[in-house]
Amino acid sequence: MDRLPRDFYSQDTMTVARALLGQQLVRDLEGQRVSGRIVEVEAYDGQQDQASHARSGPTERNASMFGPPGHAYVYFIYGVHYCFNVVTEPRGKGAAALVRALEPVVGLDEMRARRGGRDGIALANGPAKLCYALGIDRALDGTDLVEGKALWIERDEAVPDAHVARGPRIGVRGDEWALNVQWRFWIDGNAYVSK
DNA sequence: CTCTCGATGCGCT
DNA sequence: GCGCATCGAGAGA
Repeated sequence: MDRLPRDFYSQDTMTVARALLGQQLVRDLEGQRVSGRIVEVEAYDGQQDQASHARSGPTERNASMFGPPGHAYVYFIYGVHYCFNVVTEPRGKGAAALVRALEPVVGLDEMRARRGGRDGIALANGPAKLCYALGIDRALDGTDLVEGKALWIERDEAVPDAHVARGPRIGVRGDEWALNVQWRFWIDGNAYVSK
């Protein structure tokens, strides 16, 4: 399958978030493919978005958010977990889409091993869970998803509008607008969406 | 089933 | 020092 090109990621963040549904996130682990279809995504729209890590401008932690589109932004949270985003829009915007859940496709044994023997929907139905399943950590922050060899996204089956649901983002803080805006997208009825 | 809480690094105020 | 774009274990119903 073909990788999503740079132009895909440079579109506005909501368009990218919506269009990522159904596409396949692929990790190369020492030559072994581990991948899953993206079933849930959230949009974080730059410095004006009070729920975004970009709200206070560029810092050491969020630097890759302000870099060119089509790269990974991986952050460490609660002293325990990693979460994976794709950087969107032109350099300097500070926008990204958080991948929140995957439907495992290839490398199920590897995912089970990395998830401590957990299986089925528990493998990757949350933003930190999918990072454990695919072996994503801060070493992959800033990785190029278009040209890189460790992590990329392939075009898979498109999801029709009729199967896309949307709602407020999960677990965020911020002003009323940030709390209420419907920037979480998921595949309606898909069992692998986070709880 | 639902609810609460501990883990625990580190950027930001 | 505070609080975080989370997860999973444990308690109670």
